[in-house]
Amino acid sequence: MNRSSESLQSDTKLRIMDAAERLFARDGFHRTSIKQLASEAKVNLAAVNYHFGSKMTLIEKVVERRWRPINQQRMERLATIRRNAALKDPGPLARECLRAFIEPAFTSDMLAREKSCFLALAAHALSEPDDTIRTIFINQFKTPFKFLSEVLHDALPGLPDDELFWRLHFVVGAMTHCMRLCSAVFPSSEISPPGNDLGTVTDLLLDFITSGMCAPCPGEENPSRTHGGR
Amino acid sequence: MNRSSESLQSDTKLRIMDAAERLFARDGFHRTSIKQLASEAKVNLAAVNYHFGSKMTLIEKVVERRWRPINQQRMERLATIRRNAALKDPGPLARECLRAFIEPAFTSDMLAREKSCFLALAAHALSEPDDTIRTIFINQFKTPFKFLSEVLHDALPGLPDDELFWRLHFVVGAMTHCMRLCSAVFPSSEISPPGNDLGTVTDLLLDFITSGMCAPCPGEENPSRTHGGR
DNA sequence: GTCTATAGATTGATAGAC
DNA sequence: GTCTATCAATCTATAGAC
Repeated sequence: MNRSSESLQSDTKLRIMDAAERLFARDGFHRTSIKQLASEAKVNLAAVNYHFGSKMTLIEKVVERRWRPINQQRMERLATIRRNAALKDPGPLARECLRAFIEPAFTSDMLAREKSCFLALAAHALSEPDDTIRTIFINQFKTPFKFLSEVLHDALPGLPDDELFWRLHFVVGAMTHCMRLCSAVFPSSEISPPGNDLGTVTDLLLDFITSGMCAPCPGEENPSRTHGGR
Repeated sequence: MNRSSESLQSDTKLRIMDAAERLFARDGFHRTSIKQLASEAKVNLAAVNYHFGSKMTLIEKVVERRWRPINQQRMERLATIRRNAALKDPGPLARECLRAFIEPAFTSDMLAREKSCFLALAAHALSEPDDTIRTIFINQFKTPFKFLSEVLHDALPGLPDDELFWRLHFVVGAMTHCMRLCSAVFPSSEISPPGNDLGTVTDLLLDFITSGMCAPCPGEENPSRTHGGR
């Protein structure tokens, strides 16, 4: 009766996923043992393998749980932008696209240490040497990234494809490092000093990558793009 | 007689360091075992601990060997730029500073799989969850980074300190991710297709981060900085 | 300095009682 | 579904012969 939104997940399964997310974010995937994980989640050692089959499957489920709503928001916001794109100038339009991609991931929910710490976890996963783990992560990242690439391709018509490719990856790099830093600088969901909270940093990141994205190209004399447009 | 430039290092010690660099770059630090490492270097298992004492010391030595000449070049080039700074406009000056910081690390030597693969190793180390390893790495990175920060502070007088702080970290993020990507895209020292070699990518990276670094600030109406200036 | 052998700890995963 | 007990593999590091 009224199990509310925890839906069908058993309590142990949820506790395992929460603990996993916390420990993976703090220590990385390989340095977190199942023993440690079971202890943190206050479940039996064998429960982890009973519910998830293997450590790798657990990693996959933990990542998927957070990616799904973030990516859904990204796709919706990008689709809206594309529908209304005709009226806009290139610079402000690019900024809107990038904001639609970044903001859904940079919420205080993704930082709260007792809750998710997904920012730290995502940052680790993207630079994980282990192909298996990195691939799990990137596969979930792919669709909205490709969509962003398409919308930006239309928004910045003067930009050659290979330059767009590399610049998008510079965006990913700046964003990822910012995730790592944010999870270290804003360790919990406490209220931060004004002018140094997550929203402000997101704006600074957007200033930076919008300007980088709209930078003039080598062979271009008078770029139609203008950056800024906050 | 005439051992040339290998100087005082014994042959085994060198072979261990070379193999370590290669394997650390490919698989990360924790997933590379000493056994695997000794086999790759064609030395006895016990030789690693005999020559380096512990795995952590080996990591430190491997990293230090590559950082030292890179950082020396960075410091020299930045010092030269600062001496001649008075005559320059902000935009081109910022680009020169960033180039002085980035170029010494992005050479084909740092990519050659049979030789160093330092780009991949550096990218792993900077996002390593293990504090001990990350600290080893960052400590060597600190001095030239601080110097860059000072020179850029003078070059971009309108930019508030905390914005400079975050933008510099976006630069590090973009650079790091670019290192990761370059070591995957240009796997060996073979000649790359024209327009897609390391030098071109470095230029694209410079376009991006220079523009990001010189982006207008929120409260600023007419920024004195101009980007570009290649 | 180089080797073999091994200690001592920890890992992911499973078997089988309840 | 939950527990205890344990397997087989792996790891770093060291002891001691040569």
